[in-house]
Amino acid sequence: MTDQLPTTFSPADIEARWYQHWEEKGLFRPERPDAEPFTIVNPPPNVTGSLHIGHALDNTLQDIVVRYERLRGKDALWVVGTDHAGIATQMVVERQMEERQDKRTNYSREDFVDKVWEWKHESGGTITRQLRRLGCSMDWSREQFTMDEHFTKAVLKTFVDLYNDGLIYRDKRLVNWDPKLKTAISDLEVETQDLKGSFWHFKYPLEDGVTLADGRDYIEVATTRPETMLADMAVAVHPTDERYASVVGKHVVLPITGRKVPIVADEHADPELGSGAVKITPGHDFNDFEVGKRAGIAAADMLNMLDGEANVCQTSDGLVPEEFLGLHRFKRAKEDGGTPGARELVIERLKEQGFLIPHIAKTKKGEEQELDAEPRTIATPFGDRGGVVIEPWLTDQWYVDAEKLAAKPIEQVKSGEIEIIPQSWEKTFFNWMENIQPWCVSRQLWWGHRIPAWFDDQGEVYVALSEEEAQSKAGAGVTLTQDPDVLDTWFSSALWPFATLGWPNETDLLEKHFPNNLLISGFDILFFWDARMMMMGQYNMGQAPWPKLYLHGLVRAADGAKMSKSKGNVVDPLGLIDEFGADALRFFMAAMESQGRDIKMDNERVKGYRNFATKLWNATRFCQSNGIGASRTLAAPEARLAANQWIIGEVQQTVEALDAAMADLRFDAAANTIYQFTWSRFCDWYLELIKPLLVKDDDQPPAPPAIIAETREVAGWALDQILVMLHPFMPFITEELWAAQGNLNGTDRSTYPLITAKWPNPRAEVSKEATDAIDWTIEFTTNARAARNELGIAPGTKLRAVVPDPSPMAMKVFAGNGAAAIERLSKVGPFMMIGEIGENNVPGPTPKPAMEITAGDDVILVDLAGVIDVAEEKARLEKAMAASIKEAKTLEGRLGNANFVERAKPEAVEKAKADFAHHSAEAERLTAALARLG
RNA sequence: GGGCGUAUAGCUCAGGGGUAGAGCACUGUAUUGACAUUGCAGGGGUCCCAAGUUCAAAUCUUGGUACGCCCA
Repeated sequence: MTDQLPTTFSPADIEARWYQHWEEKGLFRPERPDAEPFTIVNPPPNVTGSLHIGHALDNTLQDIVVRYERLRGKDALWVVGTDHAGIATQMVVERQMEERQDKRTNYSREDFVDKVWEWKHESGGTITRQLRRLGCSMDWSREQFTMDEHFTKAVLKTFVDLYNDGLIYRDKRLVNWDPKLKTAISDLEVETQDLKGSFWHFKYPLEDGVTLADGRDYIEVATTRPETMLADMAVAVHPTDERYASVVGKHVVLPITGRKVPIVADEHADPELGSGAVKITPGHDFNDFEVGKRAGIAAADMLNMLDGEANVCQTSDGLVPEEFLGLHRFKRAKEDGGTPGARELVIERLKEQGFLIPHIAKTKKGEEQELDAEPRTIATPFGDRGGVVIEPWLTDQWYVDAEKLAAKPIEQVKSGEIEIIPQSWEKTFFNWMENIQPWCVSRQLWWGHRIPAWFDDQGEVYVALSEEEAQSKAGAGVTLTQDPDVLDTWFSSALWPFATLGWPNETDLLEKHFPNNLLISGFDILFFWDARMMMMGQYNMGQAPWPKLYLHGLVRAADGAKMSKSKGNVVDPLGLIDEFGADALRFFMAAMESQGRDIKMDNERVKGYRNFATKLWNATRFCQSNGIGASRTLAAPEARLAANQWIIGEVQQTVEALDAAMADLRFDAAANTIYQFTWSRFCDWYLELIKPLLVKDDDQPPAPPAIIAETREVAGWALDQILVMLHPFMPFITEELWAAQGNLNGTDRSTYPLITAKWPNPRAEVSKEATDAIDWTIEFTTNARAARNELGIAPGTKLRAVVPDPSPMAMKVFAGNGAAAIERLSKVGPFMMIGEIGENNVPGPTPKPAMEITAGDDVILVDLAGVIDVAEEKARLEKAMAASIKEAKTLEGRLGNANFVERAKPEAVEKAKADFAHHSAEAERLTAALARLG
């Protein structure tokens, strides 16, 4: 801790020091056994991850809330930990192996998993270090990991319970298969992209001499995936389609494979699309799977023509010609050294055999042109991790009956038991939850929670918490093999709000901190995580995991584009912290976070908040050099001086506004409130108002010692209130200044650090007279400065003034210590108060030429003799007069409207009348002033 | 195809039935005195368009346009 503040604020010099101090002293979670709990859980970042700008936003918002609640005295707990992130982590370790010409399959499963653990211990701490740099006040003493022993216990119990309740089941159906990662993934992990593709038309010859009504001996089908015809099992037409009515129930013989397949009637076939007939590949298309089932084909009998890497393999009926086996599903020859993919070869063979119907297109010149296929935009599914096209693939997987689990959360959001902020997300939430599909939770990976299911030789499954238990279910002597698959990462993170607190054990922590109070997350994980926590919270705990869900947007690049590594427009939050300080970055995030909108990155704005920190630093230095140190009371000190009373009142209003903003989770409003107060009120006015009392000025008599003492006390108190209120947003600089203020006047703050200080509670009575006096002073000063600027009067020129008919307010301002402040701020003075001066002490004549400055009800005449050309002052007055006349006319028109006077709210009419009176009087006054100038 | 969001100053954004605000940028000006990472002052807006409701619409309603996102 420094004795004297350095002249410039350097964030890097204080951040690490304070963070370490807080963490070492256990200040992120001081013991408060009797305090009201406040709990949030951090969305566990991937253990492989590093801090990106979205984390910075998400965690800043959470830290603001947690620090705020901690300052308000609550037993604030911010649960932190990391997610094992099955696919991502396994990919990272495999990639490193590849760099060493090594691969996963060179190891046994156990050895590979050991290697991942090793990697986790060595490199898994990056993101947690980075969260510390951001200043996040999480409870690191209880850092969690989704594969910790106790967490794993929670995962297994949940699986087994869901299974026993019939909410998890094994099913053979099409899944989204990632041929690169060779695992199933859930619907949510599939991202659809529009790609340019083609639409091919084929002839499928009719069997047994059957023809269509128009005599054709074939059915035309169209497809965007010609290669799948190798596993076609039917052709579907719409039941009401007259063109095909005669052939429903008949067969076609497929080209290439020679497979004989039925023509079925099914509503899936769209008569408007293409020929109205569609080829059906139940094993490789989600719609066709349903058509196939309706046509009576059991899942187990559906033909599969692709292996796990999506290369062609033999179908169970053995009809795929040799030359296709092993081919890539759709890679093109020129991309692969001359080997055609299955798609290309299918087209080639169909064309050779006359089964391809060319597409007739017109060239730009209007000439007809024959193409193999019709160009088309195709919505293509990609795996979000592997980045390759997803293949619908027929496998056995574990599914969670999400529809049943979703029922209660839907109700809870509808009833308001769970509030989603901003509310506009509710519709999206309902739309997804009400149409939710079974959740595929098994993954063909090695890293993750192994599924607690064992199979015997007959394929019978035993789900149990342990192998022993499974064995006892199966009976002694039965050989059991555990399911090799692991669970979807999101299955375990869905348990985060309670498994991190000890569940399934009944711990005190769980008792006290579940349900949590709030969840803050990006909207991008609303379905992945938030919704699933609701389901699992309800299932395991019988209630919602939190009553409030706050969803924030994305941080976008400066041009509004989504940040992505591939675009190279990613902004590194650590770089911003290095450049501007963590406090500035945090304040930026808060100030930009308005509900329901994404944040565009703006380095200039971050810089602006760095400047704000510097401003506060320098204001504190000013206080220190004038003997203003730490306050010793939470309540506002007794104050007599108007400026002191005024700032106390301003603090009070600021706390109220801040509390209101925080209650509504309006981070932008909260940040702006404290920003404006600190800079525009405290620095720009209050410190300037009290300067004459503190700084020696030969022209002014020194202020009474009692007033000086009071001022020091109030100023120190007000600064402390700023530090407390600003602390959630800018924890580092505020803690540094808090300590420095304590050091200055020997207030021991080592046992009362800012992070666990008390939230302001001024409870002060402020006289309206005092605040009015300061408002008067500010108004006069502002008007005088504007007039001086407009007339081009040199800033240093001091101007004598006369107040011909001072109001009681003016009398009060000048009778107190206001005169010195006004003279200093406006460079106007000394003032002659004519009303105050007796007959025998008449000052000189009213100054001429004079400029008229108003404040409240007063008109002050400022002597311009020898200072300025009269014409310029006339121009100024004329401009002001024109403005007043315009305003008055508008108001006069409104007041002349009978409808307005009769129907408008009385307050509106009153206000219009008052404004009209004011502006007409002003216009009159200015007319008179112009006349006086001649 | 369905849903959602956004449109306000040059830029990034608040606000909101009674003629508009912030930060940055811009212009003028000030430098021994907390701070030039500063002070003071100033210019700058048909609040996307149209219709409706209303005494009054930038604000509410409806329709449109543009951009963005999500789902199918």
